[in-house]
Amino acid sequence: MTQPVANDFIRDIVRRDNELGTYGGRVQTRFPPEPNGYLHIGHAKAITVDFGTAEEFGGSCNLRLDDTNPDTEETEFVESIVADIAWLGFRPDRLLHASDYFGQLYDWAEELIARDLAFVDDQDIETISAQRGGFGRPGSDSPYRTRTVEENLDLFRRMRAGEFADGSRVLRAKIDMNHENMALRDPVMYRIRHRHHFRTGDQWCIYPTYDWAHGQSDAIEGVTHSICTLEFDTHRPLYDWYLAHLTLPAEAPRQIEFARLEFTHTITSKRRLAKLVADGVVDGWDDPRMPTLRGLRRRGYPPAAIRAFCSEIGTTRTNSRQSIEALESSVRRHLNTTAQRRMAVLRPLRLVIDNWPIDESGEPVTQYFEVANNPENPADGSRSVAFSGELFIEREDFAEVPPPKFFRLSVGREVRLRGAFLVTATAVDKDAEGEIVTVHASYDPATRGGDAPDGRKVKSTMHWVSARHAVEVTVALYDRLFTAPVPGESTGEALDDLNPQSRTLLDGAKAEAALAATPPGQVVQFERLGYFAHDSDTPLLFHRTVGLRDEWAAIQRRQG
RNA sequence: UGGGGUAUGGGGUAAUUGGCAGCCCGCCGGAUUCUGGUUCCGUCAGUCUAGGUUCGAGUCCUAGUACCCCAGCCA
Repeated sequence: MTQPVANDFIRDIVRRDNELGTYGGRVQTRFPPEPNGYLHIGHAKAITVDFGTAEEFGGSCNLRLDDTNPDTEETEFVESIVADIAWLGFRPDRLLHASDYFGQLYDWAEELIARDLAFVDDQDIETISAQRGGFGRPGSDSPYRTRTVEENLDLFRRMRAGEFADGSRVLRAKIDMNHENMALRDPVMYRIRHRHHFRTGDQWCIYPTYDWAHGQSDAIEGVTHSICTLEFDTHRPLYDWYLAHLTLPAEAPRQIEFARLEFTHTITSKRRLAKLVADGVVDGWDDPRMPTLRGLRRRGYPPAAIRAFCSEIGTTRTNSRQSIEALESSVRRHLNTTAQRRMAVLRPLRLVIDNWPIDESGEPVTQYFEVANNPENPADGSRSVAFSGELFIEREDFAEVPPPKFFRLSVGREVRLRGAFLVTATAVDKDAEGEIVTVHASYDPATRGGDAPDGRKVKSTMHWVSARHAVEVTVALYDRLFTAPVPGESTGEALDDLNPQSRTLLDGAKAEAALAATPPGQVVQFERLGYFAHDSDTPLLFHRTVGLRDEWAAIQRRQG
């Protein structure tokens, strides 16, 4: 499918840099997640932009784990991040860590101290915070701001040596406590944390802050375009300030900010996602209801659909929230061309074909029909499906009193059983409560394969399974994505209804085998039911969000 | 409250030097269809507000308005 070229102001910036020869035509980007959680759909956008920009200009993109805070980071997250990026379809040029640069960062800090551009502050966190002032209110200088270079150097070395307790001192840049940009009011560069780091172990007890580490890490890696999200916009002057006051190995990188990707009904806050996991609301970070990349994988979202979506929406500096339906639309589009089709009945209703032939032992005859696996792609071949005189159809595919615009089965009406015969309902059996338990029908033997020789048309083609050959499967029924809609609010607290397990009858052992052979995470579309992702834990996953929901909505609208 | 950022149909996003406001999602209508799916055709609907410059303004000028970000030793 052809996609229009979405807006990309980043592309324009890079192109201009190349024309001006700013970086000698070199394009180096990086994707810098903190390894403190799993990647989610919001990260997919950043990944697409970081890797995509490099790719477009023949450059490369590093994966850099931003591991400057030992309190929150773990190896487990590094591994998941690496795997998820690979799943999305990108391969990093190099796998790097900010912690690789702790030594260089330390040396640079001493350089800044030596130039009297940084000082050790002995005050506690509350005092420093109070001195910072506020919006429109100036800050005030720390009393330790005027220490001599020698004293600062000595103190900083002793901070590193582990002589001081956590929180007792910090290293701060000496910039301007009256600066209108709060980020420049003597920002903290190092804090003391006697903590084990998952990579550097106990080698360090002082850790650089994000601001002190990020631009310099970019510079060390030779990054040319450091693409990040909008909230770092006010940090850019600080990013530039640090780089301007250090002896760099190469040209200083340029920070570019763009709007992060958010969706309606979708939680992307790590804190809240972690709470869902911790509270047992979901089974884990890879629960199919989670907006994590792993969750989406288990739902059967094709990575290509996610990538396509991210480039379709373009990159801008406008904060916006995408409707989740737009993502689903992209997923549906990709799935339609790739997903194999099967027949399944969710809520079975017995259909008896009264004029179906009986064999010599008195049993109904079994016939087999070849049904295309995917009409959109003949290369997917066909499968043989058993048909007999007793079938299950979908309960909602029969109406005793058909409402207007109801095209499916009712007494006296003829429909097509997909791939098999045209049948006409003749009567119904009811139980004591008046519930329909069986629909009687007659078939037209001349319509074998589903087409009438006389050319007559039917309004509907329905799916079915042979009662004798059906395989019962348990399906996990999940409603809509992730959260309940909360108008006017970015994310809802509650998850939507988690439906009880439901029985589904598949069209025979062959279908089940085909499903079993389908790799987990891949998707099979069930006739008129929506999409199921094959998942190794839950037997099947029902994608009501993809396909069926729209169908139900349409039916309800027409009937109502 | 000071600073920074952003405003184009219902949701997103385009528009060389000022020159027919285009595209995607959605909605609605129609055609095709062995999935009420897909595909195809069509309809609806937009430049935050108020002035100004100009033959001509989404674009330039002036004054407003709304929303987002920043006061972690998080990133």
